[in-house]
Amino acid sequence: MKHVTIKDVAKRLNVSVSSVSRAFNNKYDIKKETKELILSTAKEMGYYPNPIAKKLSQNKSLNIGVVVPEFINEYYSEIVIALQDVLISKGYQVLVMQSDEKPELELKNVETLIHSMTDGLIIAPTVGNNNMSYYLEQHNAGYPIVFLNRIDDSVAASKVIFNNVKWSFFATEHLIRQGYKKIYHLSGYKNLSVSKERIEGFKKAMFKHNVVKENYKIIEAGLLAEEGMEIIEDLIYNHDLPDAFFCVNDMVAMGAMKKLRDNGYSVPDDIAFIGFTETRMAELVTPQLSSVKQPTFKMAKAAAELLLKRIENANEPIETVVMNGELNIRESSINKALD
Amino acid sequence: MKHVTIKDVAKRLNVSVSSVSRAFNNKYDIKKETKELILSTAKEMGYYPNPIAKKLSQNKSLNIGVVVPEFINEYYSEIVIALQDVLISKGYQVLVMQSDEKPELELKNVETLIHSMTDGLIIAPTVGNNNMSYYLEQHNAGYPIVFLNRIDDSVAASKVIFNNVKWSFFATEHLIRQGYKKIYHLSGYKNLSVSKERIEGFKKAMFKHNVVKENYKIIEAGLLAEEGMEIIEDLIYNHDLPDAFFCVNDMVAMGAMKKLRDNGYSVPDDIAFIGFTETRMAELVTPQLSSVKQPTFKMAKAAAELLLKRIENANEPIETVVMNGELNIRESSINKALD
DNA sequence: TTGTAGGCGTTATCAA
DNA sequence: TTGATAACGCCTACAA
Repeated sequence: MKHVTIKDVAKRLNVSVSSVSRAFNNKYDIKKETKELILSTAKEMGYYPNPIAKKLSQNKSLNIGVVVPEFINEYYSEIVIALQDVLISKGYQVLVMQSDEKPELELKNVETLIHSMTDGLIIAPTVGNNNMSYYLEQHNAGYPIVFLNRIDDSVAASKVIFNNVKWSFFATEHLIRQGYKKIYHLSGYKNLSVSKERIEGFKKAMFKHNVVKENYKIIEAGLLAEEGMEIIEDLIYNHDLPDAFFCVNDMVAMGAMKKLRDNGYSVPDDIAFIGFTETRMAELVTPQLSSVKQPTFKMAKAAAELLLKRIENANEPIETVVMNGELNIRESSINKALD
Repeated sequence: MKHVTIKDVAKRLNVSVSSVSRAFNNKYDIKKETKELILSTAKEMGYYPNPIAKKLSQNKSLNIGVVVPEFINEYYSEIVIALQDVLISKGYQVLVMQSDEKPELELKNVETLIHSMTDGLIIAPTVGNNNMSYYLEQHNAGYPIVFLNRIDDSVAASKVIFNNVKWSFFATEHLIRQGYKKIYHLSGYKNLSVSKERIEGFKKAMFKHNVVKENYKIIEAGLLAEEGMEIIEDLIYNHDLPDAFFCVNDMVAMGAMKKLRDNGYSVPDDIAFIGFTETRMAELVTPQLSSVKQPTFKMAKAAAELLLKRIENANEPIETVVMNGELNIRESSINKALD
């Protein structure tokens, strides 16, 4: 597996390495015939420019790093796919690393990618991490970073976020309008910004519609189906079930629904449900789960574009893009008594 | 964002670049105090060895490419996570690219990775691709490649595969033993090797238990929930429903179950189900879905190890690792009439 | 134990 | 339009 190099091609044709380089880089200062000759024999010899060397000599890598907290759930898989889509089309290669929701691993990933001469980074931070100051330090030193999700509004960097407050408000209000009187929110880990925001939206809806304190509750569940199941167990044990649940995500909702079904409750007749960050499974469970759909592709595209802007011009002003979603009402939150 | 280089550190301390290099590479031919001094001031100056340069000068990248057909489904996400786990611990960086089930994109990905001086590749091929000859050409030229799944037994390269025939035989036999008389197999795309193998296992069980032709059927569905749903629609329309379905994967099973439920059928009372390549959702749907669990982590680990062997020694004989799984029986395939 | 110098495969600058 | 040569940042003989 010997790499054919630019020198081999040059020697074979008795031209200089610069000519070969020029031929491959579409420079104008080369005769057409020479170029074609070079290109064809290079191909014949199996020569490909070595990107590593290119990176070194140009001091840029055409690599972009992407760090996500996980990609077991569809959400970040889709984000990564969409990012690749955009960035590949611009000639970049995408290095994906996942942090398994561990802040320390995330930090290591980010360091690895920065020191690998990636031209920039898109980071979707893990829960409760203290790495932000390091990231911002890099950012302020001129290293292009764009953040995605789970990030505080106050961070002075370009970021793409979903309008969690607004859409959890809508989701909750939908439940209220369906006539459900007692509504609980199964929230995510409370140190997570998206959790806080979804809680905020939930509360806003409660206030707007003057729901009294006895008729709503916020319970910290988490992000996994199992965590939804556990909460339901407790609630059943305590005879403390509401008319409807608004859940921080579809997994928690599906876990909770499962546990209720197993205990003889019917959704939505006994208890209604709405999830968040719609998954493909939402349409496959019975009853189908209402949810808030996030514009995954658009968000990724926006992040990619913000990053490319910063790569091209380090002085580009920072920008925050706030995305909106879509409320998909399905069986799980339709109150038949309403008609 | 100026990179601090080895030279800067050397100059600052009035030592040679080689000393700095040695200090960072844990060579023994350097005095302990010098080393410590170098390391500490390097840290203070914010120096990190530039991996690109390292790669170039050592002619190896410590990068390993991973090409998967998709990572929307949990299966490949888990594979990638497990691969990362193993490879990172050995000092490699993992570049993940996904082919979106498109053979042309897969080829492009593989080329990109090979020309990026990755030290080797783990490929989980897409459906129906003609790229195999190119891959084998590279492989035979000495470039380390290990294949994962969806690959013919005849391919002369190291590979890790799941024993689909055996476990689809077991899954099918389980249905027979539960007393189901008429059993249909919803298969994957037929040009896919895993589909063929699962069909083969299904047939074997039928033959062994002398099930007559009228009592079984193989229907090409695909790999998506929607495809499972479509088939069920047809079958309902044609009044051609069996006692039980063995499905090529959980998504098809869940789609099919959904459609049946929507049409008033009960699982497993009217029709039983067993899936394949167990997903987390198997336990969350009602009824819980029986399935065959693949040892994702072990498979990835095996693939990583085969690759590392080949990287260390190009003459390492090729090896095929065949993995076994686990039959997880749940509500969807339990015949209550049996007791 | 340390330093010097050449090389890894490119691109870029300057001359020719 | 071409060629020679110095970078890019590191590693590694080989010499000291």
